[in-house]
Amino acid sequence: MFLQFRSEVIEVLSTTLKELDLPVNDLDIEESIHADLASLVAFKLAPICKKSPVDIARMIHSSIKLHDDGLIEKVETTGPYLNFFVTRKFLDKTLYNIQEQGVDIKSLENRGKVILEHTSVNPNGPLHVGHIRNSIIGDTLTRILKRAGYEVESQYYINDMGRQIAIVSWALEQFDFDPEKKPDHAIADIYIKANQVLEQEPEKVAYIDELMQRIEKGDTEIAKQFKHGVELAMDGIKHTLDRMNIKHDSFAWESTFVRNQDVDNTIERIKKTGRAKIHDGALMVDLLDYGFKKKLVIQRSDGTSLYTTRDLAYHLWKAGRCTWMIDVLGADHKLISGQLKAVLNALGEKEPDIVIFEFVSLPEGSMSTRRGKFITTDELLDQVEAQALLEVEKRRPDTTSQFKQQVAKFVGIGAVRYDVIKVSPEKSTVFDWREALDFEKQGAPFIQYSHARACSILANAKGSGFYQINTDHDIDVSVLIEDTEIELIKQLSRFLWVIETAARDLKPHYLAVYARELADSFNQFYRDVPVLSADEHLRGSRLVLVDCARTMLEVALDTLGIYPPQNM
RNA sequence: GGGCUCGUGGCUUAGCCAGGAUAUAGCGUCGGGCUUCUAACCCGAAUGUCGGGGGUUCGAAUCCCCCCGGGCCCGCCA
Repeated sequence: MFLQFRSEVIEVLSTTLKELDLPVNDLDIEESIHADLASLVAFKLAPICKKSPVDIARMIHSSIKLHDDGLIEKVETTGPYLNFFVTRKFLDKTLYNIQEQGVDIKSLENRGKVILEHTSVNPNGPLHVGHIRNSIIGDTLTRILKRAGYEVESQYYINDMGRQIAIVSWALEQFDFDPEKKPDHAIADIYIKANQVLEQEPEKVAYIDELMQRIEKGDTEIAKQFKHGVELAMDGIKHTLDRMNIKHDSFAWESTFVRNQDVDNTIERIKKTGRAKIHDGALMVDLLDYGFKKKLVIQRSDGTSLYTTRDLAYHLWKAGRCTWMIDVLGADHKLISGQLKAVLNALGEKEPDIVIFEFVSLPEGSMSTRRGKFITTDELLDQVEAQALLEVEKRRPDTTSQFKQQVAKFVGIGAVRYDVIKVSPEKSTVFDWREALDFEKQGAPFIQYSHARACSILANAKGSGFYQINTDHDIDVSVLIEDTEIELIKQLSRFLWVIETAARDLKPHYLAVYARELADSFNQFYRDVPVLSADEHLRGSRLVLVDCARTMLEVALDTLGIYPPQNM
């Protein structure tokens, strides 16, 4: 409902400015603690009108005409600020809409098809705690964009033919693969060993080069070997993602683009732009006019393609299948993804939006699969779930062990997802066990708990026959006038606005902040206002509010990929 | 050496792109609240040269320049 209120403010203000013969290009509307929406337009108009912002605000204020049955109750000026306030109708309609739409709440429909690529970790080992930032940002964005009305296909681009995979394939020949272990962990074991050997005996690198040439030429025997290793790792990776409630809609195999000639065709297309020239035997693209001082290599001197070339072919393929491409990539891809975009632009093709996240490192330094320096996501989830189990035992000692384990699982995974998504991706972080296992801070469990509390009230109400969920739509909610009630309703109204801005800016952490604020508002309401013991006319309306808050908490948690429990 | 990015109370962090009303919140610390719908909760207090210095502006955490510190990257790895 906040979106509609905002539109009305924009409409009313623009009309007024036009009548006053003032420019309307920047209304400078923002959320404020002093109002439901504020406009700072008077500051912007001051140099144009040659008047003080305070006078301009007063002038606008006296000319504004509000709609009779609208969403704006009143406009006030405080110095240069124009403060807008919502009507009772706004509050009532907010609750009504949530009751009507329930958990299917969405901004719009049919906004186009998005292919969102995320995770795409090399299948040479398990997901480590650096990778989950990619997976969680990607999955949360997928969920946000769906809420915003896009059709979203989440995609994992599987590197099944690079140097790393050649090493995995060789390692499978040379060393014992432990079938008792989770396959991605077992692959990492031999991959690390292989890298140690290659470092000590560099003459063996020639064999890796040979493997890469043979796979590029379409050697089916080698392809089978590569695929075997990749599938082992991918099975493990998928299992870990599944634990975190992350599922990709599709998987694109890198080698496809070599086999079906897309890579060759891409190289030919680039050559036609006149940008590609041979230097030192390799084919390089000149992107100086795009601000890249160094040339981009797209074909090795031995004729084989590179990651970048195959990635270009992949993006050209994706471009034909969607209206919006989004890639979630680590900060190490910043330069290369800029070059990728430049080449696509030079070819006159659609470019992806790239969401870059900074690295997660360990206290002793950066993580590396090759060197075996990493903490796996599986280990993190195991530890967090174990810690969560201790917390449940402390807080709910009288429950069954099955209940405790179930709660520990969704609390643990929720905590991990929330901790990762709440911080802006551009912040580099150092992984800290103490921090990861801390359940005191206000994170996912806090929000889940609010949801469980709301469920509990509704369950009690149902048990006493006070309230039938989804049937009591004719209750008068205009009697909800307590501060914490109004605050909560306003918070509920903001959800789609948050979804819109998070989708527009590709900033999933906006939603994390919102979910916490929503839970906060609910908890304050819970403390201040009795529901079940209230007078009958109030009890019904408050139950509607609790039901709406519960719905919105569920929707917010679901959009964050976190389980909304009825009980914990 | 060059490029990108981050630096906000003891710790973690929002706001920065689109400059404006007392700089956001959490953890920790201190004090208070369960005969009341789940206390994984709520209320209150203390804690800030917004890395440093210049500049632009009526106004800078936010824009520009320089410096310091961390991270990432810099043609045939991905």
